[in-house]
Amino acid sequence: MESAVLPQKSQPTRMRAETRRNQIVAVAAELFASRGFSGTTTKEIAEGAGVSEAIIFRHFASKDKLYAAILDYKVKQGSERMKAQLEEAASRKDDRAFFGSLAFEMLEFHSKDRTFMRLLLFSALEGHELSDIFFDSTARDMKNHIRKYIKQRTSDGAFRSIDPAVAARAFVGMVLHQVQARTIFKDDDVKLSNRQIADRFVEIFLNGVRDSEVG
Amino acid sequence: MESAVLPQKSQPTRMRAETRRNQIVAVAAELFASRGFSGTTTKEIAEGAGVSEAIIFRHFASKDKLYAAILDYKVKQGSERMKAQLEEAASRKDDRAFFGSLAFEMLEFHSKDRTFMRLLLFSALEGHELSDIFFDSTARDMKNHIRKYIKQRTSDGAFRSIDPAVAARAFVGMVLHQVQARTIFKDDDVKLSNRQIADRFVEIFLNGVRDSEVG
DNA sequence: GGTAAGTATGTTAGTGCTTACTAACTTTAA
DNA sequence: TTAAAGTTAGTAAGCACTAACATACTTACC
Repeated sequence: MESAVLPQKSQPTRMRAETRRNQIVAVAAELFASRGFSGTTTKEIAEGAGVSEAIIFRHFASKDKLYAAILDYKVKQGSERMKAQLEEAASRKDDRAFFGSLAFEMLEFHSKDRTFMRLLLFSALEGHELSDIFFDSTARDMKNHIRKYIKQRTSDGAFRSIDPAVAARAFVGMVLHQVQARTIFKDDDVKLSNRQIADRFVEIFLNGVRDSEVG
Repeated sequence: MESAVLPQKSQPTRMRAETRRNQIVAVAAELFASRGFSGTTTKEIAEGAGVSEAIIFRHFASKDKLYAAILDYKVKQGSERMKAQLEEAASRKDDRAFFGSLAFEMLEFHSKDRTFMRLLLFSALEGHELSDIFFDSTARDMKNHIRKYIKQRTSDGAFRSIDPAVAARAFVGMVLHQVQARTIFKDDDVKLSNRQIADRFVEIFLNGVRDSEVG
């Protein structure tokens, strides 16, 4: 009789190792992204995943290894996405479509996954050993690709003769600063859609870079 | 005899309260900038200042109050500097000098004080209550000022009719991304001087924004 | 197809260490 | 002499991590 009245203690959901592992990674990624590595406790992660702390350490040898697994996952996710973006952009025929697609895809990606930029910044600031790889996977390929494109268009005579590294940084800077303003600084006073913002950045950039004599 | 041979235990330097307070702020600012709030211990701060931990808590009621004092100091420092930059820029007669001076001064400021950007980012990521004020003091005035300038030049007919908020973000983004690449991501492959970088950004931006029909 | 053995997945209750912070005392300088 | 500026030696709470045990699922065998 009594047991029927007592609040049913919901049994802990028993998961297969791989499923649990993935769940822990997902929960921990959220927490690390919002509080950083040293600001997140293994107890919080365990609570978030609905298991005891000991389970965390059955799946990951240490808190640091768990963090590394997350960065590793994000690196893969990021560089895949990046590759797809670059291919998509390269398939475009004109400058406007090339840069427009790049800017738009970056804005969309970070709109959908707000943890990415936070993890990237936290890991760089906190000096994690994987942070360089993280940054490289996100930025280096894109940077090199853009530079190459700019070089090509410069030798075509379409762009002014400008330092490709500086131009690439200028373009990426516009976009990433917009991402950070929204993701990190909650500064949302540019009310346009990602498509519109991308278009306007591209317009400024292309006019700025194209070969046309302006006083 | 013995005491003459023993290593002279350098007496702890006795400072006036205000001097010590400032020294602690300076030491702690470095540490918070490099490891974040939760990554820095009061023990480390005490060691850095060459005093016992108890001294920290004589000057600051809590670790949090110490952090707040640092952010407060940086906010003042930042907005003073910002004001000076804006005045300097406003005194310039032409667009190139206006934007050039802004970009150059920002690059120079962050070259001299690498802790500023790190503290700004850490406080925003870790969600400190003063972080909004910190961001505002750095960005809002500048943003509004730039927008106003762009609006003016647009109604002069010198600039294309473009959203001032987007244009301001584009310009600031170029500069701040360059700052972050150096300060946070150790990506130093743009080898130019701050003056040169500023000039090139301004060239891209002004060409991008000026009223000239380009296909 | 039922069941016992074995294994995978979970919990509890700790460990020693570090943390922010404090009380009680000592030294220096005006 | 007295107040300011320092120290030492703690405190309770929180940290990452672990050993020892409990429970559920899978498989092997009759």
